[in-house]
Amino acid sequence: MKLSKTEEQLMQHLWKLEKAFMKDILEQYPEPKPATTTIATLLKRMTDKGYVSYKTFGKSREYYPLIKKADYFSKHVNGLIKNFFNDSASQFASFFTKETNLTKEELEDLRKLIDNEIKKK
Amino acid sequence: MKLSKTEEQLMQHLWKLEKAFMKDILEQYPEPKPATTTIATLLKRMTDKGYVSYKTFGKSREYYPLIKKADYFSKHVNGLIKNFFNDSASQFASFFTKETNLTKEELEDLRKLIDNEIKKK
DNA sequence: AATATTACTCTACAAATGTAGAATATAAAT
DNA sequence: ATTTATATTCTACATTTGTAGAGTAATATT
Repeated sequence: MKLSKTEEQLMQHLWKLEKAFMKDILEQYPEPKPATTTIATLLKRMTDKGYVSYKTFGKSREYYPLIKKADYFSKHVNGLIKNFFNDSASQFASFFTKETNLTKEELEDLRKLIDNEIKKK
Repeated sequence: MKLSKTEEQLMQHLWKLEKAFMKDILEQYPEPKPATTTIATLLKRMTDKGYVSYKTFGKSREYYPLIKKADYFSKHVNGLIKNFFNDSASQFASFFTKETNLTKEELEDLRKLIDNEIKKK
């Protein structure tokens, strides 16, 4: 089962922190911070969904993500690609290059990167 | 307000058809087709959200999208980028290039494309 | 004209989501 | 030991989503 938007946001924090207690997580949120119980609910749901686990340390828990950001993201984009571009990554790439406002520098970096990838093949 | 997953799917059909009557839309769905009323509900919601409009033709309506696929998609990806890559499109691009399995040919096409974009700047 | 078909609206309802209070447990501070 | 702060669970509730039946209107078919 997929994560909801809010849960995804929480995941971002977990990915960033790698592991975190409730208080660490709360710290990540800007004002107005959500209620502790809100986060707790989310964490519970995410745990149920199998995305998060934790180690119990005395009274409280140290939460950590069970899925790597890259993996999660990968699935995500692939869904996007499937949905919008008949499953063609290259079609997506082309679209992406045209439609996002990359600066000249960024485009050049990207080209270098692609060159490298090509060499690897 | 954003479209839900199912609504997005319906949008895909509308984008493809450009304009369509209920029956045309239903045709697009594979078996088991959803109930007509289901589609009708979705269309209504999408109309309320401002994504779809229609011309009345006697008894029924010819629906059409109010937003271009490219525009919708663009926002979509930008959200993704914002969420996962601290708003850095280039970071996203790099990730994307590495993580999706583009063939050598596709990569080369992509590079050409990027070259073109660079020239435009 | 009578009947069958189709489109649309209204209503409904279960599941998922966003949000958080109340109650409880536990640890930390005094 | 008593008070205080914090974490967790339970419960709750409004909103959104997925799905569709019942009812109604209009059109096409016989």
